[in-house]
Amino acid sequence: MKAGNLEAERRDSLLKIPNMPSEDAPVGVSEADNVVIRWWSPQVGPQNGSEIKLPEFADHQKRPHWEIGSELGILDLERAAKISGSMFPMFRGLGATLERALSYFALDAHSDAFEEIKPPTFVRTATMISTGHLPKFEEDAYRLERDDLYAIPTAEVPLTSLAKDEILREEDLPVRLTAYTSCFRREAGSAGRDTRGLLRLHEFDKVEILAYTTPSQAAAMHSELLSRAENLLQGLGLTYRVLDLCTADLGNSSKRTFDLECYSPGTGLWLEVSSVSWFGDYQARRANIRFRSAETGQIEFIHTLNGSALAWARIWAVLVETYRQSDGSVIIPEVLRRYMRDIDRIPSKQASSA
RNA sequence: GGAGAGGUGCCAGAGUGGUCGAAUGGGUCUCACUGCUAAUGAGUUGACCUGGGAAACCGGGUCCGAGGGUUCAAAUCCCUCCCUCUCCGCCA
Repeated sequence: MKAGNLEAERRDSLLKIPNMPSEDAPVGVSEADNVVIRWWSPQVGPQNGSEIKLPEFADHQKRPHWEIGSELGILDLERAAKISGSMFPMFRGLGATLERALSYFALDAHSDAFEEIKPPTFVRTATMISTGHLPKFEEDAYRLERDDLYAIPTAEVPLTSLAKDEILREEDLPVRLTAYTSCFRREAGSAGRDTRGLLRLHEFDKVEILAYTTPSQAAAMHSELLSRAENLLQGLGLTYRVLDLCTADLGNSSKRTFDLECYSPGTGLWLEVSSVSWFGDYQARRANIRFRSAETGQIEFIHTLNGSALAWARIWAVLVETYRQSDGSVIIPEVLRRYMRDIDRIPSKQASSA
């Protein structure tokens, strides 16, 4: 074997080594060992601990979103499948407006401290490597072979590489970035399991919040990102819980991750709608992002953190179930109405045609 | 990605080579009956293309997920693809 091949192989192997979990992350052997650290519902507000008392949901809320969607003409999965295949969604009418409103709502909510970015959707191999999405998860990414570009699985990918190979000034940290993008995931091997409706998709929209920090700023930033995501859920009035991911369930690149899961009354499932992670310097090393210490003049790697705030397809699903009325119409949460021409509800078919 | 089950009219659901554009039930519409509603009884009811007709209507063709094939003959058999459902695995 040639030395060059060996070198490439060695590099490939090294790139596949995952990050070291934080000492604070709970130790576990499967996702069952994730720890519910708190939860929230509009009825009782914030609650610590893992003993969740679900709110009472009425029968008219216990209808799965895919049925509500076709009933109201706001979700057309059948035609989406015709156009692009299964697991690609298509929103219509007020359903599309609602989906858009969610992004506007989130971007505005973060505009106090985050720079809004509209990054490219297709990225180079090196960009995918920086965040840890390659080489290990090659199978899960959509790739344009002819141009050697990948469709981004999350805005984390372009946003992390925004400062690739740069040396930042400590006084400019933390840097806060937010972006609204479509996300593309092949979901290789996921056919047939929990894939109904909008539960798992090849394409969905998401607003991401991301930060570059010094190592000492990281912990506070992790809390900030988490509480921003939580604030959105509270504003939308959705019941959710916060999971501290155990070492077995932690992503490849992450040192510590909190997942936010919304309760879907129509399916009885908790749906992951946000993942807020601290990567330490794992991604910064791969992307070569450093900062010069103001005090010592030393150059160090930054830390990266990010979180979804939030992933819309699943939020959309939980919203239409949660806010469905007995007459079949769906109330629009107060905070979204200004982004929806002040429309306060999606009318039931009977009402609109009467 | 693996294994299995399916895709038939507005809906549900039979049909596994000719008698099937297609049983049956529900719904629809019409009529009858009935203070109203409901219930009941009788009847009615697929889509698209096309010829004739002012129209009511009368005729021809195509369509049982899509596309090919076998056959004198296909909803029924074979092949490819798509979609749906269940279970397992996967989920950065």
